[in-house]
Amino acid sequence: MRGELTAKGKTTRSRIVEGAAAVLREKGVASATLDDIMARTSTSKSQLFHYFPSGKDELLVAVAQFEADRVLEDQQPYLGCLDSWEAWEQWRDVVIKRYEAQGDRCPLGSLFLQVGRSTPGARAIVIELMCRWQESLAAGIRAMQAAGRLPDELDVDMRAAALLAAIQGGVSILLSTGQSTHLRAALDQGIADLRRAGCAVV
Amino acid sequence: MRGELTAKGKTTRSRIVEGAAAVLREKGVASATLDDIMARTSTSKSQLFHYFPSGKDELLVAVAQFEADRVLEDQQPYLGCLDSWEAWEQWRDVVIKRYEAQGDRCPLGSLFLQVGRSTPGARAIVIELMCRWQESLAAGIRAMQAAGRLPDELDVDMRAAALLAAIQGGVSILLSTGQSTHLRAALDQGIADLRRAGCAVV
DNA sequence: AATACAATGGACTGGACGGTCCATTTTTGA
DNA sequence: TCAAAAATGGACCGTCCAGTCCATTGTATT
Repeated sequence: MRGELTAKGKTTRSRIVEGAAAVLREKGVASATLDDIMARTSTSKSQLFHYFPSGKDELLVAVAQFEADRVLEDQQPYLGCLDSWEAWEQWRDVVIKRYEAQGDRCPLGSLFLQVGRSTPGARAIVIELMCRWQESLAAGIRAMQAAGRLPDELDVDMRAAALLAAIQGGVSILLSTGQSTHLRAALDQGIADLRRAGCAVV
Repeated sequence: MRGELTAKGKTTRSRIVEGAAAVLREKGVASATLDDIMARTSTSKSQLFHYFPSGKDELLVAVAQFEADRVLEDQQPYLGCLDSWEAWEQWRDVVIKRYEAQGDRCPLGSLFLQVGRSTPGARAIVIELMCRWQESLAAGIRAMQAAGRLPDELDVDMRAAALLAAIQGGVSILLSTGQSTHLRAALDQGIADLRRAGCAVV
């Protein structure tokens, strides 16, 4: 199956994944049906099962991977060069903008509650996303250390982990309440605490 | 309907809610059926619709309220008396313990992705929970101010919001990856930053 | 005791939806 | 050019499951 995809086949497959992602964002995972996806992507049911032989769950996992890849891409190029406090602020703005635009739709979150424990590979997608995200933040902190703006004895990984958690929490509160105040607080306070760690004598 | 519940009726109703909560925790919202709940609570389908006339969603909302009430209860009495750094540490331990025990089951999170936007009252439950939680944290910070352990010029609400976001994020990462390291980092770093805010000259 | 109403039991239904199957068309590669 | 394999179309099926309906049992109140 996997190596034998024609060029035409590949485009159809990705059309399905992208269309499915759109449908899931609009209708939510729970209420999106294969028929919705067929309608959106102009495909037939046999095509769906041709490209995703083990059915809906396999398609959902593919969509999850697709969405996961977008999360970090959307934060570039800012996330990739956190080497000055101005860069950190710009990145902050992009994150807030992205998630405020997304509103109360969480493609990844809902996907994993649906597919989550049933499909083994699903969790791996989230774990990899979190690792890459945290590593980017850690790289930013190290860049600030290298620039002499942060002390070397900082526990970089722990700070990155805490910051990532704060962002995730801000997003999840945004998802469930519709308000971005917590995301803003998390980012502003997180960056402020990071800066403060530079001068504190503790 | 609502005032006309016999004593017997009330006990049956709460038996349904509690049993349904247990079923949802075990099987997940997506795959839990009314038949599962009937089996667990030794009730018939007519009883379910007798006590929750508008059907499954109404029952799910009731379960959500039930679970939401438990969230803060489980953190007591520690959350209620954050008046020393030792108290903060004890509260930290309880939160970690609770969520590590809960593992990757999130009764509330999944409930809202299921019922969320369809039911109007659902979101209100989460919002109220978040408000009460944040207010408890804010009260703790103010208590520390009153005790002279934190400066008065602290932005209490923002700190409480950021801390709440960090916790939520730690929990949601725990849910999706199965690891509690981020929750621990969020709490430890959050409390440490709070303490540091006491001596920083910024 | 009688009546009214709440509580319970359980059969039945209607539709939604994932998945299967086979026929047909298109592309590939020798 | 011509088979072999991939891509597509779409009818069909089986099951699951929320919700309905009516009959029966229990329980207050007068």
